[in-house]
Amino acid sequence: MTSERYNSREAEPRWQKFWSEKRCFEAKEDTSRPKYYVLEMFPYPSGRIHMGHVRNYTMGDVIARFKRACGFNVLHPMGWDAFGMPAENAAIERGVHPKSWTYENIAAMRGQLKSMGLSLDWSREIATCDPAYYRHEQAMFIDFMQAGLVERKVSLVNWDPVDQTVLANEQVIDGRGWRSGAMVEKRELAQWFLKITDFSEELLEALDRLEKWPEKVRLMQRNWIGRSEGMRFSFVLEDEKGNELPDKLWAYTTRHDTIFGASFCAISADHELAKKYSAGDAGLAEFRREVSALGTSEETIERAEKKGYALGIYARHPFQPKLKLPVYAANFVLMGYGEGAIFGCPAHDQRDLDFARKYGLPVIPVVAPKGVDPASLTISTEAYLEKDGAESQMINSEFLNGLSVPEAKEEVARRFEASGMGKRKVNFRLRDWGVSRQRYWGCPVPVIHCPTCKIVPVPKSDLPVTLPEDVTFDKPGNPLVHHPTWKHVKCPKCGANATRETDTFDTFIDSSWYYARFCSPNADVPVEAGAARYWMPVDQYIGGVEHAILHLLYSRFFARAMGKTHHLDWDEPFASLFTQGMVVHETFKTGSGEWVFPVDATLRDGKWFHAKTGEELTIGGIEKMSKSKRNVVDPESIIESFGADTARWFMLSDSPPERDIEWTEAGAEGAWKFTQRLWRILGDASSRDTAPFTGEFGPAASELRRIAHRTLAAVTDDLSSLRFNRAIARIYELSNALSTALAIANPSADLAFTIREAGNFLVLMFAPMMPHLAEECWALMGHKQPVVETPWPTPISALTVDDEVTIAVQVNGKRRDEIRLQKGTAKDQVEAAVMKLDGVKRALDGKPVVKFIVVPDRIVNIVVSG
RNA sequence: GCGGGCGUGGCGUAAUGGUAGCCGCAACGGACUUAAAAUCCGUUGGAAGAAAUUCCGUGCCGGUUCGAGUCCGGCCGCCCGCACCA
Repeated sequence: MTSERYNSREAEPRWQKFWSEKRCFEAKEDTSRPKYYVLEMFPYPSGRIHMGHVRNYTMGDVIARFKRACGFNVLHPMGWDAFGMPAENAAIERGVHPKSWTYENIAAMRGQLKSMGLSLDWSREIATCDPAYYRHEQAMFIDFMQAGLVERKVSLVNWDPVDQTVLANEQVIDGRGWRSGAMVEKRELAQWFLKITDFSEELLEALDRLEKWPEKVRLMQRNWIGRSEGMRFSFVLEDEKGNELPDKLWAYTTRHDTIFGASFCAISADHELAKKYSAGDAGLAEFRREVSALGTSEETIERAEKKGYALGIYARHPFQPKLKLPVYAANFVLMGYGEGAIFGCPAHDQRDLDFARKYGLPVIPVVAPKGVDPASLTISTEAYLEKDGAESQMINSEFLNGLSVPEAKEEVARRFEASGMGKRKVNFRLRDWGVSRQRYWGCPVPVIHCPTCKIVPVPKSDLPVTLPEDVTFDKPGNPLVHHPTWKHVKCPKCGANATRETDTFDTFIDSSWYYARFCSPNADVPVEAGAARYWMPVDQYIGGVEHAILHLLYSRFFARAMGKTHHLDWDEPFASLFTQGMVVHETFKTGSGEWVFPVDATLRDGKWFHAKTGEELTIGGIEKMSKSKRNVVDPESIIESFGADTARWFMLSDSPPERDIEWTEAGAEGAWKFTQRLWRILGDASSRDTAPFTGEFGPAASELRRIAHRTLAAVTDDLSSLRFNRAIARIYELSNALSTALAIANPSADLAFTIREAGNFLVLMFAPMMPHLAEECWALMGHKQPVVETPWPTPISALTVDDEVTIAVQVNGKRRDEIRLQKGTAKDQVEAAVMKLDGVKRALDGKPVVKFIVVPDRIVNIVVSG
């Protein structure tokens, strides 16, 4: 019997030391055992861990510990996504060097992660900013170049004319640079691209085989890749007087069936024709400037009010040569998709309709539901978008009239191809991956620009190209450009004076192959083939849903690119994916609108007050924890006051893992109380007789045994399918049952045995979630071997099934009674038994039975008339 | 704007198309205590009824089905992503 409280502050570090000294979590290849690779998305070393990390890494740790107990050889590594902008911002704002800032953060966060008691193999730790890591990235990039997977082309960036720097989309706020406040301009820059579009079709098709990925992620990726079947065709252009112009206008459409509904053409403001005509048209030049101020983010472009500028040129309708469609430069046409030019069909596209109404262009309906009088179809402010093209027919469309949408598409395609004006084309929304960044804190692009040899890859023997450390951030722009010596080199080919590429890689490259590096973190090749063959793929990958598209798609691409260059023999890196929800918290605000940290808010008589000023606070929404809203709770302080196990338990209980979880004081306290309760219950259980019992179990013991074995079966199932919240509810149930049994005075031998058995199960079941408490309880119960080395128990199947079932009885779909019957009772016997029930008789009230539905061992539904 | 998701008691939630609300929090009542904390036991979706029991109830409207929280269509609200944040 234990009366003291469980002291997490003393016990947790002790067990962490124990695991570490015994090297419990260091993974070694062992072909005699099945492997299991569990990985959580590695963190950016921002300085301190946040609750989102706690949730993510706790889930991964539960899986790792569970699989380990189930006999798998588990790989569970950790590393740092260590390049990126925040380090440079710290350098600019606080004068710290990005490297020292990053490594200090890593040290701090490593300590915090260790205090969580995660079963990580720290011997495999990697940091992407380490030349030992990024040298392989550079080598692979050179191989990618040779394999034709790299391209250099011009693309548009957000340019801050004051800071003389490229801005990320998130640094553009209402069209202005976040630091300078200057109006942002779009600028063309030669950049490096990885040809992910070479794999569009394959990346799309392979999604069907990712059965253990959430359907929503696969759908999002499908839509992102955006395969469409359409036509690329050209318009003949003419001026106002009808003279044919030398240029042709190429357009892409998936709705060539609506060609007779065309009333204008629109080209992107960045289209070659728009550039050409703006030379002689000040209004157009001004319009292009205006559009350029919107920046490069698709969201702002698509949200902006539809605007256009008439170029004063016309496109001849391909089938009605006398019909002239005015050509506009428009802010809603994206240069990156199709040809950067469209024909507008206002009746059947909302954006086109908005545009047509604004500029007084004709709206001609050309598709109508079958059997509807075309004259009755009028378009006012909403375009008609038919749901099923086969159920619609063409109108006002000359030779297409009466055809369905698919038939019309076919006919137009045939005519275009016959005349040579156009061709069917499969198009993808997916664009090539621009990987150039004009920043310091990233992996240098291993390329040299030579005046005569042009682009020359750095010879592999000269790798890594390391970042110079003596850089300053006092000037705007990229420190690599300003560095006095770094970029000046001899051309490796001809020996002439040349310059290094000063761009660094997008940090998404770093995170596109780290999962493979963990297989052999110290190898002198990117990935050691034998190690990868054993460990790959990642069996369970866990991270935030915000990475559903970019990071996961880039990783899938990178694995293929590495395959093509013989670095990896595995196309799909993540066999199973789980996207966890966010951690949210209430927000507090003062009267003057300042956000208040939860630690500074105190509750009195149902109202919240500022702990220091006493001012009453208003409660805002429950939102994602963020520094700006100050609704953050520091995991370190929670671990200090309640212990890591409590924090871990809270993160897993209540909310399903894929959904957002709200951090509340009360919830944390509840989790803490439960750790203490388990400590008491198991202390009590440990004092019971240990003698094995072989006779007949009495009613109390039988009941507890059934619950214990059934809970074990359910928890095993729930943990296997990542339903942590359900597993926890079951564990509560078992602890309640155990607690009830412990209250029985002078228990008989059968009950004493059962209490110990249930207690053992209980400890082993919560061990993946609260590993320190589990070890402590396990030792208390007299076990010599630690929990980490104890296999997962197996329930006795005879105890997990019932031979009787409760069957609900419905009359006309409403529950009227229930009945206990032997499992597998025959249908006619069920019918007979059910008809005798009082509740059924009352509900039937003598009405004739129309139908008798029996779902074996589940439910009965009697359908009566009247 | 486009793409994706979510919506169930006072709250977090549970429910292979089959008895809606397991488990937890909070609240209330009780035990223990000089007292409080802690702990333990009990009650708790709404309405009617003394009770048995009945009716209503899963954001809103409609559909499929013997049967819908679950499937389908339309709306409303909230959240996430949109290619240089990580």
